[in-house]
Amino acid sequence: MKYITIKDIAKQLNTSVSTVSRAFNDKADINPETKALVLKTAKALGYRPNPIAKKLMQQRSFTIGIIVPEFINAFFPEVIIGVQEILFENGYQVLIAQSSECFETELKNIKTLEDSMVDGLIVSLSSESNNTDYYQNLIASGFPIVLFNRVNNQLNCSKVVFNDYKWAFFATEHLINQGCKNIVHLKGRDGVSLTNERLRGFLDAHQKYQLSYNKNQIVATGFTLADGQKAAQNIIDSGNIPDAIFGANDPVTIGAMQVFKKNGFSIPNDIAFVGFTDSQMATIIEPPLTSVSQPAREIGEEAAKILIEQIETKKGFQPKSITLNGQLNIRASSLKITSLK
Amino acid sequence: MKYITIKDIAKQLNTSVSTVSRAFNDKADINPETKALVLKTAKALGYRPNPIAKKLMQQRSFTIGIIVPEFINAFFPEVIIGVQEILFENGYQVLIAQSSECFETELKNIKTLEDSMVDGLIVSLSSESNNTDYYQNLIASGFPIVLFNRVNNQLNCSKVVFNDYKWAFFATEHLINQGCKNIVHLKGRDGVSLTNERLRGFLDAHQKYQLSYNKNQIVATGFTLADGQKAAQNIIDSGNIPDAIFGANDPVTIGAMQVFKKNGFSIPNDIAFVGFTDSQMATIIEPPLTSVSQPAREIGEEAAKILIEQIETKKGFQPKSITLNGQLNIRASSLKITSLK
DNA sequence: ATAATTTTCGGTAACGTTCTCGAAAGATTT
DNA sequence: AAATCTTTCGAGAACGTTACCGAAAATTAT
Repeated sequence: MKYITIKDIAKQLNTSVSTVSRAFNDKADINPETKALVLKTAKALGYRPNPIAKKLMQQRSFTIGIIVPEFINAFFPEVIIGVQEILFENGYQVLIAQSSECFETELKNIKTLEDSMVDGLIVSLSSESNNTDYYQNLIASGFPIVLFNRVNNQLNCSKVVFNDYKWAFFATEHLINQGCKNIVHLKGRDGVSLTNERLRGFLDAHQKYQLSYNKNQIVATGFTLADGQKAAQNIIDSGNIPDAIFGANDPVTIGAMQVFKKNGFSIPNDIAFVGFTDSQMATIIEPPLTSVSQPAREIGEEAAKILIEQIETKKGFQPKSITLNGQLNIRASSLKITSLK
Repeated sequence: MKYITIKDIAKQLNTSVSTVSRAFNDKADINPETKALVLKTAKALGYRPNPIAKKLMQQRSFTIGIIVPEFINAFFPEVIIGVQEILFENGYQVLIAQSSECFETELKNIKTLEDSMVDGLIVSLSSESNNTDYYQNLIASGFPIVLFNRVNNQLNCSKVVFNDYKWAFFATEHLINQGCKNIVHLKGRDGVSLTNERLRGFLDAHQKYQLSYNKNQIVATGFTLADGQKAAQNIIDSGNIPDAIFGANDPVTIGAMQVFKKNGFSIPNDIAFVGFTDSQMATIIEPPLTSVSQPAREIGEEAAKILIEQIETKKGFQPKSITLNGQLNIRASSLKITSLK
């Protein structure tokens, strides 16, 4: 399988490779007529530019890497779709790696992607990423990085995040408005900023309504169904049953719901539930789960746009931070007030 | 940011680039001592081979493309994980594209991937892929392609599929054993082989138990929750209520379940359900859905292995077909017999 | 000791682009 | 008419690697 090269086109037209190259790259110093001629015969010959040669010459891979903790739940795949959409349009390729919530794997992924000479990275930190040294060095060296969703505020790079504080506040406020007075927050792992932000929203909502709370209402868990189940069992065993649970994400919340249901609690009457990062599962569980939905695709798009901007800005790029908003999808799991009918 | 090249190493050691290159490529014609020396100083200098130059020289991109219909549901992401695992180990990169069940997008993806000079493709056909001309040409030209999951048997290339026939048979048999006599099959779109295979299993199970059936028991749908909901509504409207439903996949089956539940039917007593391609959703819906689980990761791994083999076999590669098996996860949605307790 | 082989290596040409430089031709100014 | 500027183009280097060929050195065979 022999490929057509610009050399072949040049030979065919009795011109030089320089001219042919110029025709494809919108250079000013070429006669419009010759340019048209070149493009025409290139098409006739079935020419396809060799991206690898271009990459070698321009010392850029036109490839970026994206690292996510997992992509089994729908959120990260949707972000990736957003990222790819923007980057494809701009002639970039995307390499996807998953850290499986493991910091070592994350680091290995970064090195692999560096070996592939990616022009930049889009990363959502694993829940274990406490050591930021490697990132610090990368960023200090000017390497383009955009963090999203799970960021670390000590890192001086661009960030695209969801307004976790605000929507955790709204979610909690919603439960308070339903008459809940003893709400437990199943918070995610420490070390990622969203955990703190959502907790802060949860606490501030209490403050606003002058609702007291104690430390038993804040339970550290992980991000999986099993984590939620375990946490719920602990709560039930403790005998101190809350009237609502606000989970760090949907899997955790749904896991908790399952355990409470199995133990004979009625939802939402005995105990109400609100999740985070709306999912298809939320609409399927019985009763359907109230949850904060995030604009996953948009998060990906914004991250991609910023990354391209940084890559294509030679010097003096200033990190940008974008905060996006979502909505609270209220469903039966949190609706105690059925008066309006 | 200046990269170290083999030239720098050669200069440092007063040797030639050829020798340095030999050291990295396990060539026979190099003295083990000089090889060790080269590797040592390379490490000391922080040398990283430039993969792009290698690609240009070897006229191979060490990149493969994978095209999936979607990756919101967990199945395809898991396949992709399997694919990546094998390919990374072997020094390949993976570009991921999704067709969104649209044939035109699929074709566009292929062309984009061809422009990226991928060394091969792993594809699960979109449900609209009826025209196989483009694939025929690619395969005829010797381009390495492995189809999986949704294949087309007219194409003479390697295939990795699930034993849809066998497990559809088992799933149906399970329902028959539960005493169901009027089972409706919500089949997927025509044109992809798995639809025919699953239907065949469904029918043969009837045959084995000499259970008659009519054409109303075979309902054409799509692969989404909404498709299942619509199909269920149609069935209810028709007034002819079956005692079981066997769906083409979990979303369709769950969609149907929701509608039947809403209309007051008791599951599994009034009507039993069995899905396909086990999902997290299946364990969350009430009652939990019996479903056939597929070894998604293994499917990806096998597809990747075959693709590498084809890429690295110069001539005379013969297409391979692999059929994998799974298991029937029996849950409450299909358990009418509660005698054993 | 000479010839034949093996081992080890250096020089250089590729791979397909883009980039830099300078030159020829044409157009414009003085 | 000479001088200057603009437009257009070609030659060749460069990007970093591997492939190929031949030569020197070391080893073995005659």
